Amino acid sequence: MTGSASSKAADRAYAEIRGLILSGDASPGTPLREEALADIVGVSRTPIRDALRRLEAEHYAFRTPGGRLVVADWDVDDVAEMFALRAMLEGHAAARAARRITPVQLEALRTCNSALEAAVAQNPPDVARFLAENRRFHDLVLSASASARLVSMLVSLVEQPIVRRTATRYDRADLARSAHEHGQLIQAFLAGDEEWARAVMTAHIRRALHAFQAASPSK
Amino acid sequence: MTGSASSKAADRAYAEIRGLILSGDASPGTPLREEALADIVGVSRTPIRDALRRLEAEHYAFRTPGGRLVVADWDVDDVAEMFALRAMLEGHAAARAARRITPVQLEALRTCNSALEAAVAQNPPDVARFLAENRRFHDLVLSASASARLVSMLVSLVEQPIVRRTATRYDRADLARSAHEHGQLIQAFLAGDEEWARAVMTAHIRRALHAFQAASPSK
DNA sequence: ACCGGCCTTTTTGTATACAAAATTGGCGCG
DNA sequence: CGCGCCAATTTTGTATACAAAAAGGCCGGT
Repeated sequence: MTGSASSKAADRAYAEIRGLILSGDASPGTPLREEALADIVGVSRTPIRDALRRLEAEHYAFRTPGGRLVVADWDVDDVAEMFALRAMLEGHAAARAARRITPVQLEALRTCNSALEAAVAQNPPDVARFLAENRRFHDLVLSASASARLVSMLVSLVEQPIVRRTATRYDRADLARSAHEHGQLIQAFLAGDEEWARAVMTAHIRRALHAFQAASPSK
Repeated sequence: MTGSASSKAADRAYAEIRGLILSGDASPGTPLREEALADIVGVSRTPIRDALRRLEAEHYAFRTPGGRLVVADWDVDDVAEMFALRAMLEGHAAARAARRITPVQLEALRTCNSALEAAVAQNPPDVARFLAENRRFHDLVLSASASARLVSMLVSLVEQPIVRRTATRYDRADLARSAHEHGQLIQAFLAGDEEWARAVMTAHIRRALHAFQAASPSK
């Protein structure tokens, strides 16, 4: 649902390079040289260039004045801005979804959140499962919003290294709160109330921001 | 200020193909074949592919299931969604700018709006000049917001064929209203009032939406 | 020792050749 | 006459070779 898949090699390159960045193997400041990456991925420079352009557009890397690409870094302000944008855009997506969601999509949302609740209920909570279902929940809302522009804008905001790194620190209370908020969103959808849906989603994401900031080693 | 300029040929290709779409020479549904465009622009397929990927990311074109690119069309709902997103994002940009704008940037904004007012005052109003200064004004606000993400998100929203086609229909009253609203925004910046700035910008753009819809041949 | 300019090396940009995939047209069969 | 399938053609994807540009280092001058 994320990338607009063009070809095989370029997609593999994209996924692999993005993985290097998200995992931290390519840390901020690391230059992304085309030939080196071509060797790593096992394809020619052509699909590598494709992948790098996408990553650049999504702000995983930036270009030096001379045209070299380096892995971007994200300071606390960047992360805060990212969350603010996500809150606005996903809030908007939720508002649209409240008017457009189909019974089938609503049911899928329910099923997804049940799975998420199950992951939280385990002892210890299954964080990996939680993250997967959470991601899926948000993707479902996004697709119910039926706006290709929103989807592509949010692609570059949903998964960033710092977020991922701190995701596992959430305690059970945080995870349970998320599940509860998802439930509220489903209620808002059921009522077809755009502004309720927007408010729930905005609050949901802004809470995540502050949970992140609290878990952060400060600035 | 818009594109993150990589090279010469690819940029020319991007500008030229984008021009074809904006001017309507390549109307919605027209397939964008790489070799044909390479002949037109006078470069090889490589920079053409680069340009096409950018245009695809900015939703000027979309990809058929088989991987062919065709010029996108924009129905009234798409345009409304575009304006809604612009209103949100530029509202956010204005809010950020209210906190960050420097005296120098503020002065540039004043100068720009004076030029815009002069264009409106002419008889008949200099619409081309108005559009240029208007664009510059919004770009200045955007750069004062100091958010690379916002800039890149708005690139794909600021200029679309339908908007351009109807832009010249605005009458003097509309143009004067814009100038006035810009003045209000400058006041909000002077006061450093984020929410005032956000509200003015949001209203400014949503008014443009309804001016567009009124001038539109309906659906 | 430091600065500036030049030359070498490295890296990206572009062109072209080739491979894979998809579309189109036609042919045969029901 | 329509439907499905196969092949010919078109179009995109990938690899490689070459050109241009930038970075880094070297040397001489001051």
